Amino acid sequence: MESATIEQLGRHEGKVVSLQGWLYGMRKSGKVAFLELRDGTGICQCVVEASAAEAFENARTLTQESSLVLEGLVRAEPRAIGGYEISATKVQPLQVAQEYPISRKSHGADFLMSHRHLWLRSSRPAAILKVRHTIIKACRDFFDSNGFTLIDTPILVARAGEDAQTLFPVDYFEKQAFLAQTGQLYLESACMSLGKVYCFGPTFRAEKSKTRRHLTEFWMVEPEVAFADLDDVMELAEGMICAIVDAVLAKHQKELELLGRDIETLKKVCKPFPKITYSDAVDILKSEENRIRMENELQLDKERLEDMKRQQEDLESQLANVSKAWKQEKLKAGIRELTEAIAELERDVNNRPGHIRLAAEFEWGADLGGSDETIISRRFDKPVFVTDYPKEAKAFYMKQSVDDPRVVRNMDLLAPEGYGEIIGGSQREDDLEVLRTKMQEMQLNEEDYSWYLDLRRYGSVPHGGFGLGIERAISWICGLKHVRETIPFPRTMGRLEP
RNA sequence: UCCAGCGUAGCUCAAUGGUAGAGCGGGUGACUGUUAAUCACUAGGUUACAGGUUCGAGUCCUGUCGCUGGAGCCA
Repeated sequence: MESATIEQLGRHEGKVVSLQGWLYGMRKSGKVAFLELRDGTGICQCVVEASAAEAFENARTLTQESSLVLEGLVRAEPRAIGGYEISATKVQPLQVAQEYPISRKSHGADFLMSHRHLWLRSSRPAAILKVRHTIIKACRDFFDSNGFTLIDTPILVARAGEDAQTLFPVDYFEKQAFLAQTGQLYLESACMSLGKVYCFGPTFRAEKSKTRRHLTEFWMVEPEVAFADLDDVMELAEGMICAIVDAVLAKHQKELELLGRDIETLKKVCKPFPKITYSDAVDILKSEENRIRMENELQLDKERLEDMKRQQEDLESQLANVSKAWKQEKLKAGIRELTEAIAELERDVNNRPGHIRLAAEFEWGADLGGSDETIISRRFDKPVFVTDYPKEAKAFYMKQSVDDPRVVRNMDLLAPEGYGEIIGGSQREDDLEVLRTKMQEMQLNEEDYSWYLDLRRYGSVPHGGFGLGIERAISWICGLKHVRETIPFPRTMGRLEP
């Protein structure tokens, strides 16, 4: 007998196969039971008729998420999901599950996160994790096929790479160590050996922020290239993002559909991405044209809000016409959902005048805030590069611009649809004296970075790179509201388990 | 860290300061084509915790804890 997977069921049409998996759901009547079997590749309906006495008796004992092996004939059946079903002749339980906590109804975020180890079995998380895998693989394939060497950078480090306030301290024998925030300084060193390198690993930031964009443990891919300027770095970033989006579109239409992702906006992601400087961005923010545009958008959203409220009233009036209790409950749940969406839009609409004012009053020199990024990114339908930020707003290792000493040669890539920054990168300062001066200005201890400064003493070359936050990229590509869904076991300020 | 909201059955939610309830899930039974099947019956509660106000508190007040959303900061 052949064993089959649900994904490949069509190949076995007309044959008797064995399948192993978990019971996703079951409907049974006196003489027939419909088992929905889940095997990690898909879900398929298996019919057990009372004429197959032993199989039928076994099926009746099964509970949600029980593990089992079954055998039966594969046949085409338009009424079944996937187009095929199995007429089971043998049903063998492996373990009959205890009462499973996650029902096929709605649950709250906290409950689901507390049951993340089980929640992973549901179709939505499973779809996201498949897309995550493809995105990670696309990153690796992109670099591997472009002459990059993978360099694993340390996770235990002695010092901050970015901001000292967001380090996780670790007891390292008698010393204090920290969990790495970036592999960049090490990559700079490796790229002086191998030319083009990248690292891919977890990074840790002890930021006390509870938002839909933050994790304390997240994964980052960071390339670093010797003999590269900022334009080269941006071209690389552009190529990588396109490769990722193409890979997901090619492999995961089904998953994106399940997640309710609007695929059309993803299809627009292609080279070249628009590029503006920080100063351009400031001009946009302060322009009269932007103010008018934003007020028009605000007006449209206000109208949308009214529409949603009318829709809500509609639903409420429908309640009276629904007799089935559970259908009423379902309708009520829909109303609650709408109420939540209305509240969210209302908050947004209320915040907007503040954002418009912030933008109009923006002063050159400050870092772009979240609302500013949203304003900029909403003017484009694909990711946009913002370059050349004021040096005070950025890290010490970024190269000072020759044309304008007030700015550094850095770039942020802002994802469209309000997802904000997904990439941060720069050309690095390759001049020893300029770098030392900069470190003094920022009150960094030179001795702590002596090995890093060595790179500027022994054959320094122009070089640069960037970091892509994997979870933010997944969140954008899948159209998710919260990054916590993009990683199997999220670590946030308030969650260390499971 | 700050601001706001919430905490009631396994889950999602109801309940003018006045007898704690529904749907789903669980259990038992009926039913041969179901798609969150349907129908009947049934079990299930220290209303987060600690105080207080009141004849009476799930509801009001104070504190603690937890969660959610937002702000700041960031990938």
